[in-house]
Order: sequence, then structure tokens, then C-alpha cells
Amino acid sequence: MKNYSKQREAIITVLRDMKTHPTASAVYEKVKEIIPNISLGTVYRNLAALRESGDILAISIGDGFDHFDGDKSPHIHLHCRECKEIIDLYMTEDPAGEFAISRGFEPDTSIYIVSGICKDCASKKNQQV
Amino acid sequence: MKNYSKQREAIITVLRDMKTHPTASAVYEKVKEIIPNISLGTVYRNLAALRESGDILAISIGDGFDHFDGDKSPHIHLHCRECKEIIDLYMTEDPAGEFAISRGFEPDTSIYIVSGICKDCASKKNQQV
DNA sequence: ATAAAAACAGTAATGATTACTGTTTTCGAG
DNA sequence: CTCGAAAACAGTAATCATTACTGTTTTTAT
Repeated sequence: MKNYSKQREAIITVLRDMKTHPTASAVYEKVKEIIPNISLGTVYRNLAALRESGDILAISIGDGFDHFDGDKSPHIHLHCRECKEIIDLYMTEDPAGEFAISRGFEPDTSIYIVSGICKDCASKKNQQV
Repeated sequence: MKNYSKQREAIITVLRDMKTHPTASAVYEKVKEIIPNISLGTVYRNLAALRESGDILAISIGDGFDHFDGDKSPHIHLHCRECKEIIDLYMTEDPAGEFAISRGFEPDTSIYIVSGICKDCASKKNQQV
């Protein structure tokens, strides 16, 4: 198996288990629990390689950090402009991927980011008025 | 009108007209044709503000640059892992945004990025075999 | 068992982006 | 149409997330 290392395996495991959308640093902190002397550079190098190969997703929401996601099942990232949270909303289909296929594109990953105001923040705003 | 400046107006105009997905530097070069002495910092500041307010989109494809898009009509960014091109594929609906609404979220922007192999690169690969 | 290839730890360097400072522009009140 | 506060700007300096580099260790195919 090409590209194998226990560091890479640990990084994938951590990403698959985390239900949040961690930054590289957050992945690093978590992987250190498994491999205490792992290097931050190794985490960055592997995250970049895994992203490049389509094994993980990376999403950008404008806070200056890349956020990583080990879950490739079709879901929307609901990004609240108020509380800055990212909430996952699962779909039964991958409409964009399917539409891409119908146009001759061969997809391997789909990223959905919908920004706006989440339910909680919207109701808080109404209370204020 | 709050937030007005001729610099911001020029940046929006440039973004709406460009059919590519320019980086901040590319926007800067283009805006300089309208306002020759505009500062790169001004371009960054306005792009960040416009993104924050949901007036433009920013997409990240792992090349180290943010790419900006002044077109909010629903479309998929087809990102080829081979030639690195970003091709726009227009949709008549915004399925993710609508699904988000059905769950109590109030969306203002939707970003779709589908990565894989584009038609051209796929056919080139078949020729090689 | 062995050697080339790949990956690593640790650290230094990079450069896209942000912050800062003094000046100019915008815009609403009078 | 002033006038002044608030906001934005140009130009430049600083930041810091990420990448590159170097000598060592691990992986993998023979």
C-alpha cells in the first residue's frame, strides 16, 4: 500500500471520528493523543495529500483557516454568519455531483457550503425586537 | 449609502464582469485599469467585506489562493484535479439552499464545488492508453 | 536481507493576508 | 452649502498559517 505511514493512518482515523470541522492545528492536537511526537509539518503534509487525492474535504469559511472534513457522504455545510458555527445537513443524494456526471464530468468529491443565519440566531434576533 | 467608495464599486464591477475566478492579486491588476493608484490592501479589505456581507463568493481549491466570484446565480464549480481549471455549470435551482430553508436556515449564499476529472482530461487519458 | 524510495521530526523560510498610520473621502446635520 | 465625525484609502510594516528544507527513520519491493 503506497503512501502508508502510521502517522497518516492516525490522521485519517482522527478526522473520521471528529464530528466537527477541525483546522490543521486542531487535528494536530488530537493526533498527538495517539502519536505524541508527531510533527505539525507531517499533519499539514498529509492533510494536503489527502485533500489532493480526494480522500478528505477542505472547506474555507473566511476565518483564515482551512477546515477539514473526513466525511464524504453528501451533506451541506450550513455556515452561520452570526455565530460562525458550521452545521452538517445530510442529503440522500448528491445533486451537484449527479448533475456534473450528466455533463461528462467524473466527480470524486462534492463540497456544499450554504451561508446565512441559523435557526437559533434567527430566533434570538426576533426576541431582541 | 453606507460603505460606498469608488474603489469598492470598481471592485464589484470588475468581479461581475470577469468570467474567471480571480485571486485577490488578479482583481487588483484588473481594477488598476480603472483606478491606477488603488492599493492592494484596499482590494483585500473590500473583498473580505463583500464576502462577509454575502455579496460575493470565495472558493478554495487548495492552490494557496482564495478565488473570488461575483456571480451569485446558482452554479457548480467543476474543479478538475488534472488541469486545475474551474468550469461553471449553471443550475436552474439552488437545491442546497432550498433544502437549508426547509430546515429553518436562512441562506444568502450557496457554494458548490465538485472536484474530479473534466471531460477533456478524461478523453486525453483514454488516448494515452 | 538490502537498498532505493518515501515519509518523518524538527526547524527555518515563505508569502498571502492583515494591521497600522497618517491622509482623504463620504455623508448627514445644521 | 459648510462642517465635523465616521469611514475608507494609500502605502507600508507585520503576522502567522502553511510550505520547504535537512538529516534521520520507515516502508516496500526485490
